[in-house]
Amino acid sequence: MGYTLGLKRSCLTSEEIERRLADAGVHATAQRIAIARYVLCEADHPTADQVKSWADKNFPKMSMATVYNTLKILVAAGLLKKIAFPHLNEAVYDDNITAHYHLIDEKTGRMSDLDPADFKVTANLKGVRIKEIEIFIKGRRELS
Amino acid sequence: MGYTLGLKRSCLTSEEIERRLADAGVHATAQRIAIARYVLCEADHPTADQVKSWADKNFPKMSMATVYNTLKILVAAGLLKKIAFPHLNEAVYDDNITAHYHLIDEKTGRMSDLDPADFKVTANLKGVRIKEIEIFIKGRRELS
DNA sequence: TCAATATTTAGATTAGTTCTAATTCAACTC
DNA sequence: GAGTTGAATTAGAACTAATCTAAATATTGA
Ligand SMILES: [Mn+2]
Ligand SMILES: [Mn+2]
Ligand SMILES: [Zn+2]
Ligand SMILES: [Zn+2]
Repeated sequence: MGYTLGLKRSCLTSEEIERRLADAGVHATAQRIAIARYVLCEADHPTADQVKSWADKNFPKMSMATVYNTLKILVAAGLLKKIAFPHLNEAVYDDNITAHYHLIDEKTGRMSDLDPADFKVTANLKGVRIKEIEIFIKGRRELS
Repeated sequence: MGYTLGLKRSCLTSEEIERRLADAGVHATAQRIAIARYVLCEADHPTADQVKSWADKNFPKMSMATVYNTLKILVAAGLLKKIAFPHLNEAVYDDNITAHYHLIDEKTGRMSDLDPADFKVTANLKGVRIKEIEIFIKGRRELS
């Protein structure tokens, strides 16, 4: 320990992160606090690779296994959602755990959130028990 | 040549497949005709693996490279769509090239088509140029 | 303190896919 | 029909994302 995390903006302190982990029944280790803080506060739909790159700069000697293990634990704990989207070949992790949709920028491949309040979706499906609806929009965000 | 393809049902003859390939500007080889016939007529959202398995039973000595090459060619020619849906770890190939949505069976992981006529989707997105809307429903098909 | 348990780690492994370079095949030319 | 040329096919290597393994390390708590 004794290192400092170079967060660009802060939404939660390490203590708050610790509490959220504890509330979710996850033992808060230094690695988990660091990753949780990055994915919950700083990052936007990061890949495991991006989490690892961040860790390489901001945390001493964290292994890829720990990155994957921790992301899996955070997903299982309900603090994070794993999104595997077509046309992207790696999964991304989403701190927005409320129901929402996604825009994939055709140029950059980057994913951003779409507010479900901006959608009206009705499905008339007999014989199908719906558990979840995922909507991915491919397109571009227009520069305003 | 001289082998016979063991198709379970037939929607197109080899000659018709040949014509469709030619119309799409794709040189019709024996391998391509066989694969095209399988994915366009017999299969339902098959993976590359499933195409290969079918070929192993019905075509002499076809390589995995040819399976992938041919699927890519068919996709580029607009005869087939590649769907790389996360939560599944292999891409599937879809002969239904019209706009439609998909149901992923939670138990089996199998993908099936949903008729867009059964949906009403309106999106009120300012600053977003929509190119394509993909909808994936996770759930189950109820046994009727 | 010391054992028991949990976590992290490096590296191996797996699975899907793509790439490479050699061989085979098919289509023209002569 | 041979011979040439370019395209298609092939086996196997390479690549990438993700998971697994087993050893090392850290933490807990008796
Ligand atoms: Mn990456
Ligand atoms: Mn498979
Ligand atoms: Zn999101
Ligand atoms: Zn389909």
